Amino acid sequence: MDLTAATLASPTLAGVALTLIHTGRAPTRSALTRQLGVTRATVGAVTGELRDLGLIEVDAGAGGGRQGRPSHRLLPSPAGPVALAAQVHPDGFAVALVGLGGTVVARRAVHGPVSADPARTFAPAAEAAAALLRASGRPCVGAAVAVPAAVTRPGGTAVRALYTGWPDGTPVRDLFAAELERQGVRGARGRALGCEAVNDVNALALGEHRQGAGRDATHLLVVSAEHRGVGGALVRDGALYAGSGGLAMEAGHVSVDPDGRPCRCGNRGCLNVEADAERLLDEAGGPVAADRPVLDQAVALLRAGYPGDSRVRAAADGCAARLGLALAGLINVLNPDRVLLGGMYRELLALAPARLRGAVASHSPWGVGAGVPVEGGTLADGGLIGAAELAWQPVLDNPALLRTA
Amino acid sequence: MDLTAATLASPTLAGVALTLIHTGRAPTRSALTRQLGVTRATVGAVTGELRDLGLIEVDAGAGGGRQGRPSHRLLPSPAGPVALAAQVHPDGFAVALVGLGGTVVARRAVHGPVSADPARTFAPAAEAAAALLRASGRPCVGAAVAVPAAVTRPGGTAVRALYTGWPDGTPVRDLFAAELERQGVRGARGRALGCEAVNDVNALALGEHRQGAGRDATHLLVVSAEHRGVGGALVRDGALYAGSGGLAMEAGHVSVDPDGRPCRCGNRGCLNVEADAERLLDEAGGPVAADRPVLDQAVALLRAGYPGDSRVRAAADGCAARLGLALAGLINVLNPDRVLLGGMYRELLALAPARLRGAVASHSPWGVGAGVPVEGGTLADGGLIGAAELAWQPVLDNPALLRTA
DNA sequence: CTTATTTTGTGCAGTTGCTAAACAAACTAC
DNA sequence: GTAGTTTGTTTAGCAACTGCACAAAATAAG
Repeated sequence: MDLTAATLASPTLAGVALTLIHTGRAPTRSALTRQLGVTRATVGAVTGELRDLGLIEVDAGAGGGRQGRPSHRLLPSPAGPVALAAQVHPDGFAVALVGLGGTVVARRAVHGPVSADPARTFAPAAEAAAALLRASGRPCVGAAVAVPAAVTRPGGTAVRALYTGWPDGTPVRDLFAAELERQGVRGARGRALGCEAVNDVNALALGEHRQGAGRDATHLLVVSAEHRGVGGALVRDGALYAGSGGLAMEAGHVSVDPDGRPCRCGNRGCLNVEADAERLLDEAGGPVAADRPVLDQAVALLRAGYPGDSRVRAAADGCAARLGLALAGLINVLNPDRVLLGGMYRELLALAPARLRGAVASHSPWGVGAGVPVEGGTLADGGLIGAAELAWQPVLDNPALLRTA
Repeated sequence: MDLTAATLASPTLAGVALTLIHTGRAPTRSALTRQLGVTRATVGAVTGELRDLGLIEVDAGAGGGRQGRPSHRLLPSPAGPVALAAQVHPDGFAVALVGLGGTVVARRAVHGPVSADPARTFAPAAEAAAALLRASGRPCVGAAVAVPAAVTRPGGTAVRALYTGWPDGTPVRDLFAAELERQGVRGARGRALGCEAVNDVNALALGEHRQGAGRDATHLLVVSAEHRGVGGALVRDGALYAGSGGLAMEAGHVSVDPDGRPCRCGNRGCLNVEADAERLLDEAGGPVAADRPVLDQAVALLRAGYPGDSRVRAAADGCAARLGLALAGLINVLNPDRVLLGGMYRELLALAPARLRGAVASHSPWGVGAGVPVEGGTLADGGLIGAAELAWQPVLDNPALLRTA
């Protein structure tokens, strides 16, 4: 008796198949057969089930092989279910519906300050999301909200939310779920809707890994300077590295200067204060407008003044040097095979690639950092798509959840 | 059709059961039933198979429940197979046979310098191991060698072997396997023997996680000052975190001082040069004997002079402060739920616990480091036991490998 | 155009890894 | 001694595959 651990919480075969289709790695049935290592008969059963669940369409017409009978194409169903994704940041929020394959079906962004009262923060986002969902007429597999704070796992509470002012322990997941419930949003077949909360850079990393520039990476490191503050994330073997309590990868508090500026975390020289958008604006002497997002102003300043304006150049180069030091340390500890930068750092890399990559290499032991590709993220809505990935996850693990059961 | 991913390379149920028995988490059949979440009938089949494979004995006599029929005890078979573990370091080597449950069946340590010629390095260790195995008369599930170098995965080659002088790319796994082959060591039922190579601190971490003080941790961080140099490791969900190429967790090259001493890696202020045994001896002014392991001398100096001798105290306190800074950074990035220290650091923690823990807390963002237990390892032969865990791993994943097949 | 060759999809029998339920066994509590 | 509790085992049955045979749909060769 050679028992397998089917009873343990491992993804079903249908789930693995759906994930391959979802991430574009199995466009046809024959590709799926090769990737899964099962027989064609089994793949036939699996794809049939996924079709019956309304997730995919099996297009018997077109194929693409060189010889032999062409294989059926596997396409996301145009009327199939969507995930509900939201991203809240200090300067507004965005919501989107994301279908299988990471396609953004509908999207809405709203600018304006977010209520510091946690109870009111998520009401507008949930309202907008519910409106999109009603308009689309498609079923919903789940919801997730990305927030600019560390999010505990399990629990889904926000801690260290410096930029939104939420007190530690704010149950962001439950608050968002409650607002969706109030809006009457239900899951497929009228069931209760699963809901997740996630740190915004973690969401971005998951999105880039599944649908963006991190596809081929087994260990993807992402560091991003978001609206305010800096975050990091690691995707390993297709899933987020969360640490024991969900509080891992606080790249914003990697220290790059023991005698540096004080950070609100109690430390000195954190990346958050040494290489964020505010610091760049401060050093470059750019005018800080109160009514425009700090991130947008920093990006605009870089684009306009680099490398022509000497103050901008000095500020950006210093920023790149400090970011490179932090990246070198993270690469040494985590040994990723790809590094993606987001937010302001993506801009910094685009403008001064040699300087940033040089800083990584020069601060790496044995220069190992030079061997790791450092690139910019490619998704326009990485945070939303990543949040959607999290919402899709239960179905990607076990598509049979969508059955009547 | 609700397909499971049985064909994918996941541990079999028998493997999960064996691992639970092996790590002492399932001493009886009823405990196994609860932990696995399967029926008693299935557990009966599984334990029967493991007994037939000669791995365990099912003791129907004794039990321990409060009420009802007592459950059968599950014990490692006294004549069951063993793993062959070896550890090579700059001052000698050690070999051991380790049975199920992490019991060291036989052990031999030899002091004396290791040959710098990779081709000759492993011959004495393989010879000693083969002798132990012949004397025991037990079958062998596999072999593993722990080395003081980073080990690539896959490939099993050593890189950055500063302390043994092996050139980068030395195929330590294949060299050790070849020496074992030359000694006529075979696997169970005369099959070829599986062989692994692993970094010494990684081995220590795996050992402490499975059989030592890291049992209850989901995310175990280990940092150790070994014979020379400093290493780190992370065990997550029961397996080593290796990074994309096996080169992760180089804790020895975490920088604790951008303007510190130069390290041979090309960086400055690495833990390797700022808080290793040599640095401690140097600062404390202890006499350095050429014929005694540096690690032993440092430990002896600490035990004799702390806190009485002011030079020793100053050196140790400085070392603790720098180690604390490095640990705080690692804790921030990795969010472990337990930290274990090995080698000289274990001694440092035993002598100055408050100082070291205080340094961790004070350098942690929001003082999160204070919430993570920092303790010393408890295994006498952690590296050997951890290497043995790696050698056991294929059988722990799928015990049916031991069948005739 | 016909005929091989290659590749793919499907139906069916068979194997395997479980579960569920019924029963027997071995202990404690009263 | 009897009742209650927990455990091991037997049996039937189902679900998730595999392996094989055969048909279908394309390209390549004659």
